[in-house]
Amino acid sequence: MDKPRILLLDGHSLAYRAFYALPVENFSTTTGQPTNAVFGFTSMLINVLRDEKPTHVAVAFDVSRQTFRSEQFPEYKATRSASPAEFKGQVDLIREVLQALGIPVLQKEGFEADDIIATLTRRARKKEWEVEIVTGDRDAFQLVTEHVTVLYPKKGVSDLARMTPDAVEEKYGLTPSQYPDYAALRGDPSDNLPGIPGVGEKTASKWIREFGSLDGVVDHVDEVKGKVGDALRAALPQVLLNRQLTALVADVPVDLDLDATALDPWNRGDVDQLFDTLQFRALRDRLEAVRPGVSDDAASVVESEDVTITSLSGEAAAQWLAGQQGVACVAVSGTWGRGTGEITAVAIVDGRGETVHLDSTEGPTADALTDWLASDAPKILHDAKGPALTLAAVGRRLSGLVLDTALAAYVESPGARGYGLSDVAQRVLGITLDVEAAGDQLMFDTGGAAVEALGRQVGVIRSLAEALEPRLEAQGSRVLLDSVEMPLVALLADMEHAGIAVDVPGLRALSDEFGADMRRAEEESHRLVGRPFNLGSPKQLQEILFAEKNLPKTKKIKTGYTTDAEALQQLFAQTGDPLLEQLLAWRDRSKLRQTVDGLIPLADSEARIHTSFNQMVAATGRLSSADPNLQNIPIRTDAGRRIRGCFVVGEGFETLMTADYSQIEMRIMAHLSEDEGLIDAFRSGEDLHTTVASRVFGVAAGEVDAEMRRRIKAMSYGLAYGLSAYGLSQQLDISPDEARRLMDDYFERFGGVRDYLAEVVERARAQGFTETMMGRRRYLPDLNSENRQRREMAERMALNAPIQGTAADIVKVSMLRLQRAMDEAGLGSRLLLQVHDELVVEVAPGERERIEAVVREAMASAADLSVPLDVSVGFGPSWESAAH
DNA sequence: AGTGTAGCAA
DNA sequence: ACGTTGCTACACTG
Repeated sequence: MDKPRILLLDGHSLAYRAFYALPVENFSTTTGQPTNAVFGFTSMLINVLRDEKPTHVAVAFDVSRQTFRSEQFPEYKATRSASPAEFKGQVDLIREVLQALGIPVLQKEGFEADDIIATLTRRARKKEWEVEIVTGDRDAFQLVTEHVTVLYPKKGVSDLARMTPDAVEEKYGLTPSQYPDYAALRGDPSDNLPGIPGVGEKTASKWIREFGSLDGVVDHVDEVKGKVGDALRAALPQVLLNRQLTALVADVPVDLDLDATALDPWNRGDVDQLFDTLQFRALRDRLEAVRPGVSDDAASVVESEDVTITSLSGEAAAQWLAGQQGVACVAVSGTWGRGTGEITAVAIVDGRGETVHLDSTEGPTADALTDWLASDAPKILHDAKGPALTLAAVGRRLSGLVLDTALAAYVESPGARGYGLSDVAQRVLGITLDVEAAGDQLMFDTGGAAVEALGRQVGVIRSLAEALEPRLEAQGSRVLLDSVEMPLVALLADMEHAGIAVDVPGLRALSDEFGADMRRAEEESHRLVGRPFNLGSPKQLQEILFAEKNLPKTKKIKTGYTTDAEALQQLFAQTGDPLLEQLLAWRDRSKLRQTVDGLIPLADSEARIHTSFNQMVAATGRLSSADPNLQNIPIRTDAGRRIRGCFVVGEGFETLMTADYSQIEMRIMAHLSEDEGLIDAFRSGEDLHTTVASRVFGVAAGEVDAEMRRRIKAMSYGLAYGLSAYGLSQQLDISPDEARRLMDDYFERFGGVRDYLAEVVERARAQGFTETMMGRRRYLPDLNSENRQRREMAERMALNAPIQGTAADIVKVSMLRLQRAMDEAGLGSRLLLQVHDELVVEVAPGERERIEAVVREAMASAADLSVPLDVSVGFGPSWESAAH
C-alpha cells in the first residue's frame, strides 16, 4: 500500500479566489442564489481529487477576524474591505458541500486557516504522510519541504502552481524556510503589513540571500548602506513584528484524529440533492467520474442481486420467448439514431418473474428477439423508439407495447429535464442509477457485469411501471398515453427510417452560391471599415458600430448593445450606413449556408436525410426534430425557399405532398373560448384576418386594407402567446397607447376570447396545471411565485400551453389516423415529416388522388371542434413546389 | 465544456 | 419586463 497522502485546503482563501475569478452573473441558480464561489471551490476540489488522488482530505476555515495576530497588531488585515453580500452565505454552502462529501471541516477561534493547516501538516509528517496544501495564501510557502507541496492558484480556478522546494527557489531565489523572513521584509499589502519604503521584492530577496536569514540581516543591519539602509533600520521593529505575524502556528489545539480525514465514498443521494439545488449538473458528473459515490438506497437499486438471470441464446432463446407469460419488462442496450439502430443485448423479466438475458449480436438470437418484439406479446420498455428503429431498419414494426415508462413519465409531467432511465428512476422512485457506469459496462464488457447492469435496469423498469400507472390513472392521462403517445413510437421510427431525399448537387451549388455572396459582403464590409474583422463576432461588431463609428446605441444586452438583425435594420433606417446593409446581407447568407452545409454531410448513400423526432422534449406536447432539425428549414425568403427546393421526392415515388392545417391554433382558441364571433368567422369560410378586422374596425370586409389586416393578424396570433400591449406595439411599430386601443377594440368584439384567456390562467393557478383537450397536463408552479417576472412568465405559458398542446394532440392523432388508413388500404405512400401543423408525405406511383382523400379525411377528423379543421394540400417534386 | 448571441421554423 | 415552443452554429471564456 502506498503512503497516505493528505490534502489540506484553505477554505476561505480558495473561496475568495473563486469568487473573484468567476463572474457571479454566470454562476447563480435560477432562484438568484450566487454560487460562483461554491462552484469555483468545488471545481478546484474535484480537480485536485482527480489529479492528486489523496487518501485523506481536510478543509480549514477562518472563524473571524479576531485572531492572535490582530491582538498583536490591530492593523492586521484591517484594510480588507467587508466581503460583498454575494460572498456571504456561499461559505456556508461550501460547508454543506464538504459535509455531503464527508470531508472534515476545521476551524479554531483565534487562529487562521493557515495555522490549522500548519498544525495538521506537522502531525501528518510525524506519521510520514505526504502532504499537499491548496491555498491562495503565499504564507504557506514556508511549510514546503520535499514531502510537503503547496498548490497555489495562479489564475482562475483551474490553474494551480505546484510549489515544491525547487519551485519556491526558482520563483524567489530563496528556500521555503527563508520565505517568511523575506515576506517580513517585503511586507504584505493584502494583510496590511507595512513594508520598508524603497524596498520591494527584489531587495528583500537579495538581503535574505546575502545574510542567510532575517536574523542575519539584523546582525548586519549597520552594513547596509545608503537610503534603503536608513529605511531598513527605521523599520526594523515593524519588520520583526511582521516576522512574528507571518509565522504560522503549528500547534493549534485542534481536536482531530488524522485518521478521521480518510476519504470515504460519499452518499450519492445527499450529494445529488445538494448539487441539484445548486444547479451543478456538470460538476456532479465530473465528481462522479473522479470518485463515484455510493447510493444510500443500495437495496432498492440492486434488486436483481438475488434474482437469477439466465443467459439464453439461439433455440433456447426462441423457446423462452415463445413460452414467456404475462407482461414482460424489457431493458435494451444498443445504439440507434439517424434512422437506424442495433440492439446488442436485452434483459427481460416476464409475468412469472423469470429474468433472462439475450445477447443479440448473435444471428439466431437476434432473429428470435426481432420476431418477439414485432409480435403482440405485451411488453413494457423504457423509451422504445430506439428498439423500434432497430425493427424499422429490418422492415418490421414494434408491437405489443403496453407501456413505455419514459413516455409515461413525460405524459405524467412534461417539462422535466430528462427522461432517461436514471432521470426517471431518480424522480419517480428516488433511487440513483449509475447509468453511465452501466453504459460503459455494456459497451466494453459482455461478461457478468453487463448482464447484471441490464438485470438491474429491467428491475427498475418494472418498479417504474408499477409506480407510474396509478399516477396516470389519477391524472386521467392514460388515454393520451395509450392512444396517442405510445402508438406514435413505431410511426416515428418508420418516419425516421424512411428519411427524406435531398438533391445533394443542388445543395452543394447553393452552398457555393451563398458562399460567394458572403465573400462579397465580407470584402465590402472590410473595405468600408478599413481593416479586416470577423463579421460573425458580435463583440467586434459592437466595437466597430458603437465605439468607432459612434452609431446610435441599440437595445442593451448582457454584453453591451445588441447587433441583431432587427436592431441593424433600424440603425440602417436611421443612418443609411452602407456597412449595415453588408452586415445584414452577410448574416442572411451565412445563416442559409450554415443550414445547407449542415445538411449535406447527413445525406446517406441513397441521398436521404434521417432526422430524429424527439417525443419528450417540448413541455407542451409538440414533437421536436434534431440532428438535423428539419422543422426549421427556411421558407420566408426566396433564397431560403431554394433550400426547401432541394428536399425532393425519392426514387420509386411519384411526388411529395404537403398537407397543413390552416390557422389551427386560432381554431382551437375559437373552440375552447366558445366565442360566437370567432366561431362565426371561421364558419363563414372567408379570410379569417379580414373577417376579424372588419368586426374590430367596424367596417365592411371589402374595406379592410392591408394594414388593418396585418394588425389584426398580429394581434390574433399574439393572443395565444400572452402578448402584452407593449409587445404588440413593438411588433406593429405603433405606440403602446394605440396598441392598447387595438386590444380593447378586439376584446370588445371578441369578449369570449378575453374571458377564456383570463379563465385559463386562473384555473391553472388554482389547480397548478393547464390541460389540453386530450388531457395533457403542464404543471406551472410558478403561477403562484412571489417573483413577478417568473409569475408572468408562467402566466404566458399557461395561456399558450393548452392551445399549442391541443394543436400538438390533434396533429399526432391525425398522423396515427393517416398511418392506419394507409395500412388498411395497403397504400405504398409514406409519412416522412411532421412540422407542427404540416405533414409531408411521399406519394407512391398512382396513389395521388387516394392519398389526398385519405390525408384530408385523417386530418380533418382528428378532432371534433365547433369550427371546421381546414386542411390545405399541395403536390410537387420538391418540398418547396409542394407548398401552397 | 459551458454560456451568450443570433437566427431559423411553427 | 414586456410573445410561446423548439434546434444549431459560432464566438468567447474558463
